[in-house]
Parts: sequence; C-alpha cells; structure tokens
Amino acid sequence: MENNPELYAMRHSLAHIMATAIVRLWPNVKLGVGPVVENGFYYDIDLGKQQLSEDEFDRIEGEMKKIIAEDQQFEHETKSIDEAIAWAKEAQQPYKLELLNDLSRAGTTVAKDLDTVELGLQADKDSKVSEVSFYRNGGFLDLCRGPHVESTGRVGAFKLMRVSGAYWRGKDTNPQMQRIYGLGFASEEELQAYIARLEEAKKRDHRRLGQELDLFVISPLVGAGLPLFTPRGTVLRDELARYSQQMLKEAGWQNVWVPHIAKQDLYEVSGHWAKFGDEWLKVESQETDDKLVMKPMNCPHHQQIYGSRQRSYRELPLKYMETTTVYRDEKAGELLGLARVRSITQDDSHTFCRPDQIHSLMSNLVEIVREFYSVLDLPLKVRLSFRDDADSYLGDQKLWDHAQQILKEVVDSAGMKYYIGEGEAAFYGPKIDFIATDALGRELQVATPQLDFVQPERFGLKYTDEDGQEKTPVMVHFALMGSIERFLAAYIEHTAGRFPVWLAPEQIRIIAVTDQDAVASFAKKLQDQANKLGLRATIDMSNESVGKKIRNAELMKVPYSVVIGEKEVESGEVQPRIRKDIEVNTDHSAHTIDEFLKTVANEAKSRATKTSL
RNA sequence: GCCGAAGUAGCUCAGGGGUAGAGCACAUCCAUGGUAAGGAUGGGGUCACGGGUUCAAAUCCCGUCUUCGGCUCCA
Repeated sequence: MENNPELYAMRHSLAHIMATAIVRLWPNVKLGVGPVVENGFYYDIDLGKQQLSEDEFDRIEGEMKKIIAEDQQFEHETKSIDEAIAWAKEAQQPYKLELLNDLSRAGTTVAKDLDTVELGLQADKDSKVSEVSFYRNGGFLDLCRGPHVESTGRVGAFKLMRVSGAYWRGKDTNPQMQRIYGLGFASEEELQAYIARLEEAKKRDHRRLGQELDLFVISPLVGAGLPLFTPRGTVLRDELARYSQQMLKEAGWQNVWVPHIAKQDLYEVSGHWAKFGDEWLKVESQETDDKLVMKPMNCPHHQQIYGSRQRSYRELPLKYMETTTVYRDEKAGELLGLARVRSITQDDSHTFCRPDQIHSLMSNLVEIVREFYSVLDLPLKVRLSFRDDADSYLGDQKLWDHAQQILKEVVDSAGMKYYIGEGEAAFYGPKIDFIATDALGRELQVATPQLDFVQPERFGLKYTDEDGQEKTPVMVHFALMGSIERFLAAYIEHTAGRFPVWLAPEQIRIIAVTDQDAVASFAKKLQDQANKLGLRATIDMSNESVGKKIRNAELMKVPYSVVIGEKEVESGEVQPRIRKDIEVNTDHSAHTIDEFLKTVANEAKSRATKTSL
C-alpha cells in the first residue's frame, strides 16, 4: 500500500468522506482518528450514549455517495498550533483537542502511538510543533497530514464493513469509541474481487476445516475455549509434538514432567501473581488451606527442579523440555477457535545457562525454529519484542539493554529480516517472537525464545562457577510451536487441510468396490501391510457407489486412495489415486502393493511438504 | 471484559404471532457398483437457555450463555 500512493490517498479521502457523512447525520459526533489500513480505512467516532449499529450503514453509505457526487475539492491549509487548538474547542472536538494539546506540549502525541504516523502529524521527536496541517472538503475540516485525492469524486469504490469498539488511543483505561471499518479500492471490480477473496479465505478457516475434516470439537458442556481433539486431530497434535520434541532432544534437551496445579505461593515468588491478576483458574482443596491454581505457565515449576540441588557451571546449559498443557482464564471475547483457547498445550522448554552461553544457545534455538518451519513450509515474520519505558518490567535496565543487544545480534547473524516491537516484551525479559498469519491475515505468535534474568534471581537459583563463586544462571524460555492449538490454527489455514503425508490423519484410504470375500480380504491384507510400515490406512466397505467413496476420500483430503475390486485381486497390483499436491514431487510409478506402500512410507518418513497449494 | 452482529435437525441454511422446512449427513432396504454425489423409504428439532408481553411466542421485548467481527490482552 505504501508503494501505491494513489490508493493510499483514495482510502484516506474515504475516511474523511465517511466522517463528513457522519457529521451530517449526527452533528454532535466526537471524532477520533481515521487512518488508512490494509484494504481500506476506518474512523473512530463517539456518539455519547448512542451506539451505532450496522443497520445504519445504508444511511451512511448513502450520504457518502452524495458527498462523492458533489465532488468537493480537498483543500490543504495550515494553522498555527494555537489557532488549531482554538478550532478544536470551537468545534467541540475533545479528542482532536487532546491530540493538539499533546503536540503543542511535547511535539508528539505521547510517543509510539499510531497517532503521529497515521494522523500524519509530522514532528521530530521532542521538538514542539508550531504549525499543523488541515484538510478541508466542503464544510468538513479535519486535522490531517494528507495526502488526499483532488476531490471527493475520485475515491474509487468503497463499502462499509463493520463497526466495532476501539479504545481511544488503544488504551483500555480510555473511553471506548466506535470504529467503523470500510473497504476501499480503486475500482468496483477490485472491490468485488477482494470480497470474493475474503469468501475464499473463509473456506480455509480452521474452525470450518476442523469440523469438515473431523479434527476437533468444542462442547458447550466442557466449556468455551476448551477444544477436544478427535482421533484425526490427535494424530496432528501427536506427530507435530513428536517432531518438535525430537528436534530438541537431538540438541540435548531432556524431558521433565510437572503436575498441572501448584500453590499460589509459587507464582508470588516468580512475579506472575502480581502481573496476571485475572487469568488464574483457581482450584479449591477440601483437605488443605493451600490456595491452588491451574498452572498458566511452566517456568516456575521447571525452576523448582533446577533449584532442587546444587548446580555446577559444568552442568550448564541445563536443558529441560516438556509438552504440557497450561490453563488461562481468557476472557470470553478473546477466544478464537484454536488460535486463542483456555487450555494451551505448549511444547515448552527452559534452559539454564551462564551469561557467556546465551549467544550460542539463542543462535541454536533460532536455527531450530528455522528448520522446523521450513520443513512445515510455514512462513513467519520475526519480531524482536523489547521493553518500552513503562514501569511494569522487572529487573535491571542494564541487563535488559544487554539482553536486547544479544537478541539483535542473534537475528542479525542469522541473516533474518525482523522488526522491533517496543513494549512487546515479557515482564521478565525481551523475546524473539515468530509470527504466522491466518487465512484472513491475522497475526498469530507461535515460536518464541525469551531471555529471563528476573525469575532465576527471584527463586534464588545458583550455580557454582569455575572460580568457586555462586552465581545466578540466566534462563531461556523456548517454545517451538508456541502452543499446539494456535500452531494448528495457522497450519490448518495455511495448508487448507491438505496435510503432508507424514501428518495426514488418514494416509491411505482403501476403497472396496464390493463386499465380496476376496475383495474384503485383499483390502484387509493391504491395510495390515500398511499398518506394519507404521502407516495409517482405513478401509471403506460402506454401501455406497465407488464414485461416492472416491468423492468422500477427496473431501477428507486423504493423500492416497486405492480402489480394490476383482481386477486388483486377480493382478495383485494397485493403481493409487494421489492427491494432486503430493503427486508433484514424488515418483509414483510403482504398482505392486509392496512398491506402493514403500513409496508412501518414504514420503511419510521424509516429511516432504512441498505442495502446490 | 468492552462495542457490534448472530444462535432453527449432526452440518449448511430457508421460514416466521396461530405449536416447523430443504439439501447433505444418519438408519433400513434395493442396486455387485471401477476413479468426485445410484435409487427408495425412514428416524431425528422445548426453533440456545430463563423471564416478560399476548387468547396464542420459535417469531416481539428484557436478561443469561455461546459463537462470529473488532478493541484490549495474549502462546
């Protein structure tokens, strides 16, 4: 979008036109900000006690069309900051007034907010602003950097999409405004094409595929955000967890096991208790007065294992791993299929090391991430999640700076593209977040190595160094998939359910043409042989036409289907039907049962995932 | 948690103040079938739940729960 200034200006202008329309319809509206976003624009508005619903979109769109037909010129003007403040007061626009006051005072609108960027209030950090830029169209004047199109008649095609709540300046302690989103494209064709793409993306929605492919269910009796995995879905979980653990195991990590509940005291020491006030699922004991909670993370438990005896520098790095479920009382509105749940299975690990080992350990982890995600063919963005100047972080600022420097070096030397997310760090240290996207482009944080200088200190963890001195180890948190649930959400949408052979819940479907004994026993023989090779094969003996059974196998995205009838019984050979995306990279010319099964087994073993999706 | 939308059969949905419909799925039977839907018959719903309005509520109103799109938070 940045590389299409024309479209950017159209969308930005549409935001103004929508604001103009809303002011016409509700003259008392208080306006927030109205930036351009991917595929369109939004404007934040506050109508006091009145709440807008989507029912009003027709009216708003109608008014916008009038404004577009009026073809009003967009005129740029500048005002001194004092004039601008006087304007905001006069116009009774408290949100604009707040922005202008901040600008006048500090030169920026309280750092890092999108305000300066999106509103286009150009100002060097720390310098006061003396002039601000405005745009006028018809009777509507708005604080804005621009650019805009020449006139309201030149904004292309648009459609209002939805209304949602949005906190003023993104802070949940601020009043909540209503955010109206619209799509904006250069032409009606492009708008319609985008809407069609959205519909396509919805077909990849993991919740839909989870139902269609029989992978997981959510039962109202069990509870919201507590997914249950069917046999098929469990194959995916188990295979992925096995692969993830195998990679860590090969790199020297050892399995540990901890219970799923703990006393509240544990988290008071770790620092989590104060930090995560409302996420605890409390457990009531009828025997003791201990206050117990479901574990929402594993690090404090794992640290108790480390701390259970004296440690020498010779033991470090000490590497623990465990794939285990943690529980968080996520708020109802925050749940999202598998992407955001309350029972979170982490392929977690905690490594205790000396400061001089951090760099190589982190590099090692970054390489593991790289390999895992390249095998799974899942693209990732890399974010260095650093602290900002809020006071919610624990630990020494110098250590933080040092740690952040190390993370930067690690991704630099790995040659990775990354961006820095200020204020995205954990309370105990900075992290590298690897981020996947779902079918609709929503970001899902998956793998994450995190540095921690705080918790080992709080738990009094020590090791005896070469020089006989007791020192505090550094802890590295690391999850390769992050959570299996969230990973699956991204992965199911990425593959559209066409899993590579090694992950496919059902690898071979044997379709019996008839239920004659000879056919049935041949099918059974094929299945037994497949099972012996560790392959997952099922037989379809159902009372349906062959065409129907093939269709069913296709719909379930089974990689290999084999039709078994008299012909096969006689010749002893099979003609596999191969899912299109798999056919592209493996030779499947063999037809005897042994050859066929060997090909499939090799495919599964190689974890080949090159697909033509 | 907040703003908006929605909840009708296992699934996808239609209907709508006068005690419910389709397709698929499921079951039974017929058909012995050859690489993406063979045919017939049948079972299945307190129309999310709880209140209210009404002679009458699945339909209108209120509340709760759950789901969806965002915001905040996050693996």
